[in-house]
Amino acid sequence: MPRFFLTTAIDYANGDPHLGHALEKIGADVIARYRRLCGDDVHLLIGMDEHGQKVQQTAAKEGVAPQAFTDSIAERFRAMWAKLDISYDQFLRTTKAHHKAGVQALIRAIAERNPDDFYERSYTGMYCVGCEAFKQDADIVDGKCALHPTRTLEEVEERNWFFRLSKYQGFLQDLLASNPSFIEPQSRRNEILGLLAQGLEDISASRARLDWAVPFPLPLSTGETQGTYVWFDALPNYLTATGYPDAGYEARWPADLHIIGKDITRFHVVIWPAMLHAAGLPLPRQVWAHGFVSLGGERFSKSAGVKLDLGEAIDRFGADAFRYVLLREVPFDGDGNFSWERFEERYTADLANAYGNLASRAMAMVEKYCDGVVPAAARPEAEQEDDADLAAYHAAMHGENGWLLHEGLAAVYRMAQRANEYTAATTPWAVAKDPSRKAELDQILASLIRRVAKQTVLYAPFMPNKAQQVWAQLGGPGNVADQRATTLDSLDPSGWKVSKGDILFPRPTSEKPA
RNA sequence: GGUCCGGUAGCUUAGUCGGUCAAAGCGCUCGACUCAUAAUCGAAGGAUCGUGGGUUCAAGUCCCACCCGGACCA
Repeated sequence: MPRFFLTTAIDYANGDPHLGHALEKIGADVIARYRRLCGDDVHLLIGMDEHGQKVQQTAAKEGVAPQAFTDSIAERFRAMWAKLDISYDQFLRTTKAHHKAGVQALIRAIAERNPDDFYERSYTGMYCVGCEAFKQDADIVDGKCALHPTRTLEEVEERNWFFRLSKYQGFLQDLLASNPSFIEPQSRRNEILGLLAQGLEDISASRARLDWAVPFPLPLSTGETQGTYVWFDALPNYLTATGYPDAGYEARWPADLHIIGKDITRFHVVIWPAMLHAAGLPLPRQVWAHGFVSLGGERFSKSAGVKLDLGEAIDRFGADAFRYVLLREVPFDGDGNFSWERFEERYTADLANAYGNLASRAMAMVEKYCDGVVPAAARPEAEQEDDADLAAYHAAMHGENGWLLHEGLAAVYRMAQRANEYTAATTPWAVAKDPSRKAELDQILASLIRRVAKQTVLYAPFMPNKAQQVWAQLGGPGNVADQRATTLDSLDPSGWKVSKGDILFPRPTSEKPA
C-alpha cells in the first residue's frame, strides 16, 4: 500500500484558529481523504508552534504559565479541527519532550556532519526594551522605537549561533533546477529563484532572552545557553513527528507533501532543505504553497482582528457545506475571497439545486416507478461524457499539475449539471407512463443513480458526512469512505434499495447574517 | 524603496507561440417542463479586455509609463 505523508504548517499558539487556518487544514484533509479513497496509507500531520517570546508574553499577560497557556490554545485548535472533521492522524506540539529532543538531535547532527555550519557571531543593534527586540532603521523614528517613543533605545551587543545558510545557495539552486515541482505553484518557485539569485545570508539559529524555547544544544563560548530560534524549532516538527531521531523514523520520512501558506514559502524551500541536507537527511518531495482568503474583500490579518467567528460560520450550514464552499471559492493555488452573499449563491447553485436536487429527483423516481429498487441495466452511451470530467477530477486531486482542489469540485459540478440535462432530455416521468418502454426507463434510472453515486464518492473527501448520508439513502454498500475512487467505472447500483430521506441541502432562508 | 504576480461581462474566472479572442459558470430576464429542494431544461441580454502612449497589415495577447490590489525582499 503506497504511503502518503502530508503535513500542514504548525500554527502559532498565540490566538484562536481563524478562517486562514481553516482553509489550509480543510485543503490538507481533502487531499488526505482523497488519497485514502485511492487506497493509500495516509498520514496527516497537524500541529502547534508553542514557543517564542510572544507566547510567553501573552501567557504572562493572562497570568498563567506558558505551558498552561498553550495547553488551552492547543485544545481550542483541536476542538476546531474536530468541528471541521479534519481527519488528522497526528497532532504535534513543539513543547512536547520528544520534539524538543528531536530538534536538539537535528542540530547536533548538523554540527557533527558539518562542524563549520554553526558559528558564533556577535551583533550590535538598537534594542527596544518595550518590544524586547532589536529594531531596524525603518522602525526607528527620531532615535526612538516607533512603538515605544517614551523609551530610549539601548545599543546592545548580542552573541548568537548562526547557521551558514549561504553555503547552501548552490545546492538549493540545483535542487530547484533539477526538481522543478519541488515548490509549487510556479509563482512561488519564481519567487524563490529570485531570492536565490540575490544571494543568501546566514541566519541566526539561537537567540538571547529567549527563555520559552528549546535550549540550543551547543553552549556559546561564553558558557551561556540560548534558546533555539523559531525556524530551527518549528520546521523540524515534520521530522520529529516521525519519531526522529529514534530508530524507525525512516518508515515515514521523508514527507511527501508540505502544505503551507505562501507567506512562509522561503522558510520551507530555503532554510528547511538546507538544514536537512546539512544533517544528511532526505528532503521532502514537495512543498505546496496555498494562497490566502480575504473576508468580504478585505485582507485577513491577525492585527485587523478576526471578523468571522469560525465556529458560528460552520454552524450556519454545517461543516460539510462550509468545507465545500470554501474550497470551491478559493482556488487552492491562489487567493480568494469569502463572503456570505457568495457563500449562499454557491451553496444554493451547486449543492441545493444541482447535486442535492439531482439526488432527490433520482431517488424519488426510483421509489415511485421501481418500488425503490434500482433496476439492472447497461450503462447508456450518454454517460461516457462524464469520463473526461472524472479524469479531470483525478488529475486535479492527485497533484499531477498542482493541488487544484477547486478544479476537482468544478469537475463534479459539471457531472451533476450533465445528469440534470440527461434527465430533462430523457424525460423518465413520461417514459414511465408507457409500460412498453420499461427497459428504457430502467436504463435511465439506473444511470441516474449510478451518476449520483459516483458524484457522491467524488464529493466524499470534501463533504464526508453529507456524502455518507447520500450513500446511505442510495442504499450503497458499506460506507462511502470504503469505496475506491479508482474503480468508479465499474460501479453498479442495481439492486440497491433506495430510501429518500430528509432534504440533503435545504435552501438557505432569506434571513441575512449580521 | 527594490523584485515579482495580478487588474477581461454584476460576481468568479478561461483566454497557448499576437490574426473567429472576446469565452465559461453563477446572478439577472424570457420561454418550456413537472420526476425533484418554487428545483430542472432551453434561450436572450450583458465587457471601450485597469489608464495613456507605442510597435505591427493585425494586440486582452508584445514594449514603455502610470494607477490599483497582492506577495516577497529591504
